[in-house]
Amino acid sequence: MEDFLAEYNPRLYAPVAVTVDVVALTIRDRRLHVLIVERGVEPYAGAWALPGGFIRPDEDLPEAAVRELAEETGVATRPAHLEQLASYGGPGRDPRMRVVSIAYLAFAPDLPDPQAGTDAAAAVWHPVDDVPTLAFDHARILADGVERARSKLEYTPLATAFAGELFTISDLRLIYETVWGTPLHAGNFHRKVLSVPGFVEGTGQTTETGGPRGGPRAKLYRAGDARLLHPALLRPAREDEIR
Amino acid sequence: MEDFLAEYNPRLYAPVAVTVDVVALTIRDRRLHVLIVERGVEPYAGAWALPGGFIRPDEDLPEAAVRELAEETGVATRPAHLEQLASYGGPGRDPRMRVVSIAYLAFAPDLPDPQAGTDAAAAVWHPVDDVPTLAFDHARILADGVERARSKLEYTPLATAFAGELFTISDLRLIYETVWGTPLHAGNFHRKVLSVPGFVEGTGQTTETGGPRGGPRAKLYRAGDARLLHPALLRPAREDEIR
DNA sequence: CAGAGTTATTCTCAGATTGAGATTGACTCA
DNA sequence: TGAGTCAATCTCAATCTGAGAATAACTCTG
Repeated sequence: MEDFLAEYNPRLYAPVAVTVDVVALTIRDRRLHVLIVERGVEPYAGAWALPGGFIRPDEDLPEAAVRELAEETGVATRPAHLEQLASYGGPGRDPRMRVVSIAYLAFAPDLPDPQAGTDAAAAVWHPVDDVPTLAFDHARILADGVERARSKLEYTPLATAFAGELFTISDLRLIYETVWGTPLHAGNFHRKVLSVPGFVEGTGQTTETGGPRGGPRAKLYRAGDARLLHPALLRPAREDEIR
Repeated sequence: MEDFLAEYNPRLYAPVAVTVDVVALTIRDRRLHVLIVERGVEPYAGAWALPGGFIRPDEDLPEAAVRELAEETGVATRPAHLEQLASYGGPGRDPRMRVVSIAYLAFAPDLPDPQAGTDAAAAVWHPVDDVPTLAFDHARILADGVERARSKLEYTPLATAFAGELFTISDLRLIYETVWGTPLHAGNFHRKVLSVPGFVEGTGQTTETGGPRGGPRAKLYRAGDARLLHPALLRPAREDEIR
């Protein structure tokens, strides 16, 4: 509630700044990549960080996320999927003042190399398992984003957001294997994907050629109309994640 | 990122206020209840709302949630479970200024009736399926909280956070049935709960008497050490939630 | 152009999990 | 004392899963 607001004057009260940060993920070269920028201004000038910035007075939160992505990295295409991740607001996470940051998580198909924009000296897709030290608490935010992505693949069809409009079952399997970091049984995966209603939709088309190293042409699918996978496609249990 | 901060002076820039709101859920009388307060101040004075308020300069977000709960409702016991739900920050959600609200979700066992505190004219546990109109966008926040609770019961052992320290399998089943709004097969539920490693832990004790209308004494369990349920305890599929 | 290697797709089969129903026996209340 | 309740366990068929193998359509190399 905003009980105190009637008598609350923000120009006298302790100031709080609100920013939006984006964990944009894609798959390149069989590795999960995150979009990071090199900061051009203090603090942490020269350090790598997630793209993000202040919200504007009249813009909604997801809108701010898309705008920051475009401004700082030149990624102008709306990501295939954008969802709110979490907010980070502990005192002291920014050296100068209280900053509450609302993190968004984006999934995109493999896009062209980004272009550094406002306040960023550089912008690149970088493998998540090898990111340089990130500014602020962005390492934590990235870790939360990756974990969220992993679990989203289990019970939603969002893996398709990493693929182009048309994809093969193997493309999809590669996405799961890359995000989860586990090899999957090709035959069982195939059976499962086709048996979950609304996950993928056949197109009648196939790839033009076989794979680069052989194999038959694969059937092409597009994303289906399901919002949830039922039954879910659970990743192999890892004992240390359960306890 | 906080790129602009070096030159950002919050006393000159568009002011943003940050609040924390809490969706506190419990089970009373076989119905899911949420803790709501009657606002004592403008705006929306006299209307019902979720407990919450401004964050203080030196306090962490979860800390603020616990404090607001205590201040406005007298619920001083730390809820058995507290997690961040989501943030709501669209322009115009508060009539006076830009307010970004970070919502928390709490699960508690059945607690004594709350006591209205600071800025609240009343504080009550109210059935969620029958809440009065709520101030701001709190109806939406509540709906999100209930949905999150439903899905958390599927893959985490958090249903135990609604129970006391010791509980029977039937108590647990009643929690699931209440939160999901679906009757469950008692025998199958029993088998499943005992087969998921780390969900519950036997105590060797039983209830003192049988149920109020008969039946044998039930064995008492306490929460186990699992953080995730594997395999998950999935709720019956609802077609309209999938597509 | 033939043969080796690769891969999409489909089967098989045993083991585990689920859903639905029934049974047993301990307990309550009238 | 008898009827009804309910915890706990079992049965059985249907479904799902994991592992491995078979088939056939392709690629590339020699």
